[in-house]
Amino acid sequence: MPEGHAIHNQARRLRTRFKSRPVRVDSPQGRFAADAKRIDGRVLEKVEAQGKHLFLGFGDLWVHVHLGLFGKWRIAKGPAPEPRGQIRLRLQDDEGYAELRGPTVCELLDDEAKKAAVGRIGPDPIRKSDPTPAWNRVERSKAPIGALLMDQSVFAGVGNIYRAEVLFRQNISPFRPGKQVSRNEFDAIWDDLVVLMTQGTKKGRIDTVRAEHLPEIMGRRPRQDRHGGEVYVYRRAGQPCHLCGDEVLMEEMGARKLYWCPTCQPG
DNA sequence: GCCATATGGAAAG
DNA sequence: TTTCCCTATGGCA
Repeated sequence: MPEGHAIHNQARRLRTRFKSRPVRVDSPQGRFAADAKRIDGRVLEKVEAQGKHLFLGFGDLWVHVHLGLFGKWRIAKGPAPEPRGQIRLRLQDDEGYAELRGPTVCELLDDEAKKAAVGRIGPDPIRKSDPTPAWNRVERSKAPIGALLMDQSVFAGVGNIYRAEVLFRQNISPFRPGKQVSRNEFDAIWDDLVVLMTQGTKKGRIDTVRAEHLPEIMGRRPRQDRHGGEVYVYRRAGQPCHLCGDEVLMEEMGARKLYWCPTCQPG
């Protein structure tokens, strides 16, 4: 269940394991079988991540993967085990294997369709893309910034955790319309996303708490959230804000749970 | 065993 | 705005 940092990690691991070598491709589950057959035995030439989207380049054909909420990669050394569960896509060579389960998207695209798909994705903080297109969208939008951050055509790779945390760190209410976000605030959000998500890619987990706040928080934290990182507000509804002590709130926004501190993020 | 939940997004209305 | 899809897991009985 990944945000963009995890996808970039998976891209790197797939690159390391398979790139520039012929790969056996199949679909034990069967749902990708016909497409798998078209690229079986080809050389994996490119592995690209843009936001949460992953593209595996086999010559003029690309496998486009989006994990969605449930998708998972298992990437390991050694011979692939007997398939267990629903494996949509499997890659293997003499040294290792990769299994893909439960993706929202697993499709085969030609060059043109791949370019079109990439074109629909916004700038990606992890790729240090030019944020201008994101600013152009935010500046003229009356949608709340909390929703814009989750829109992959505006900010690629940001998910529910980074959305909540970056707004808390910048003291911006998630309900503020995009057009009421100043250029300075937008820049602060973008720069913070670059730092947080780059760090998340390196560490393989999402930590957003500043160093100076950590000792106090570790001291009184009731128990670690199972997502594994240290955060300010994500999934902390009903608990006291780590900085001001007021209650962290939760509300559904666009069918996703939004967490924020009404005191630290007024408006 | 059953139910709720999950770091997502597209399609339908 | 609601519905639907994909899979696995943890908490509870």
